[in-house]
Amino acid sequence: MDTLQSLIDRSLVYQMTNEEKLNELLDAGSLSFYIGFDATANSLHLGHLVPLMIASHLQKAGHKPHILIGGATALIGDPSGRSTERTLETRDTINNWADSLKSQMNRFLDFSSSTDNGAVLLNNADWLNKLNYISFLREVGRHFSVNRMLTAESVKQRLETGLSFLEFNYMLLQSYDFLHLFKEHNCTLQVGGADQWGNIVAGIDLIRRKESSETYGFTCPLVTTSTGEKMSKSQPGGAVWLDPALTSPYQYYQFWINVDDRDATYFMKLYTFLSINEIAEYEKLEGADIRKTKEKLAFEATAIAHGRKEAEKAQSAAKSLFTGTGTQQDVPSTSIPLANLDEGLSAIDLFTQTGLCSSRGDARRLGKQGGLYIQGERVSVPEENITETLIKDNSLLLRAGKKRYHRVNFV
RNA sequence: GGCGAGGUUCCCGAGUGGUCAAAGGGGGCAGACUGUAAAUCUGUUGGCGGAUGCCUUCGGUGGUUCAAAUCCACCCCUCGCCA
Repeated sequence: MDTLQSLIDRSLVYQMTNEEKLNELLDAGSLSFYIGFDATANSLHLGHLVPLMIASHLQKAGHKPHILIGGATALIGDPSGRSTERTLETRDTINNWADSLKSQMNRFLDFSSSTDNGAVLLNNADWLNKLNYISFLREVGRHFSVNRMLTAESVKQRLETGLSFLEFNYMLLQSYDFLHLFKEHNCTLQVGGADQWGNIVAGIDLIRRKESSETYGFTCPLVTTSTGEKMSKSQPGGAVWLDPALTSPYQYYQFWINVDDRDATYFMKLYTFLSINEIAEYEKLEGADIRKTKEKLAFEATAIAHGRKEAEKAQSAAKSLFTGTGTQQDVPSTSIPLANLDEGLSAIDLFTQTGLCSSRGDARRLGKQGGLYIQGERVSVPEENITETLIKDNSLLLRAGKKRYHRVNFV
């Protein structure tokens, strides 16, 4: 067993309360735990992955996940780990977002109600929106010491740049969430990112005071790449989302295969379900062989987020482009009527229409720098119209820069 | 409420009437080198156009001027000190 140790082995644990007791509880039987996600966009992204993986691991160990979408707290904005106040969104927007997030989590968690530990999705708007200010202050507010709140790391940082009362309240609301989930769903464990530590501990305190019960918490590390970058949605090449409409499975696969050598096995632990023993084998690889690690990492991570079939397609596309084996069938493509060719279609047109370049100026610039390729040949005059003789099997393979490919199918 | 400082292109940050699409750094992108890696060097980094050119941008709205990121008025926001 040793559920907790296996999480620690995967570098998924940063801080925890009462390690001994927690360890015991996690091996003792099914417990209910919760993880909160603030709805701040209509898709999850890279930064949400670690908490989701933890939830998944815990569910596999028999525990019952309660996924809390912060429909109400998103209206406030958590000051932890950010330097500026969050923009306020309307309730409708946030409700829509919450729906989208739910569908994406299906890949990571089993939400079926047929099993005892099926995941449950909750929206804190359901109880927070009903709160009455005066009674909230009397019941919850009195248990919080401002003096103590001021010493919380997350608050201290914001004291430098400014913190509105709106945001300062966040800790109370999150604590109240925990209390609510403890009472209504018997949640005794809260998991969150390292920046949530203060909020988690505050919730534990509140439950101790109001319910005289012991609850637990642990945080996962804030993942950074070996170059010190945060694993957030913004990454080289653009934001990495879980929504296939925003980041295609192919792009998602490419993201993982392009990670730094030094991060490959580390990410395997965090973002795949491969066993520690298997990962240990990959850790032995050196030099160019590390590509094998990344290939496995990319495949597994894509399979988790988008399903095995999509992962296979992404892998096959990548192989055809970068190793010349297999077919190019699964390379991302766009269809363009053959008739458009007669009207004149330049490389600039093609690269902008396929989205490889963001604007005509961008395409022109890339062309000047020698970064435009059609059918493997560098385009020397980007403004020149494409001739039909270049087309093979009704398609053209475009490449922007070193590794961004797109196929054009003429129909 | 009073006083002071400030809001600049993805980020930080210079710019205080034309030479400003706006220094410098970071980041991004591209080229060379490689292993779809790292490091390094070089170039590039608002939109449209083949181009002299045109359009949009310096918190917001008006105004002064041949000409404004730069001057004036009012407003909004942030920070600091005081109350």
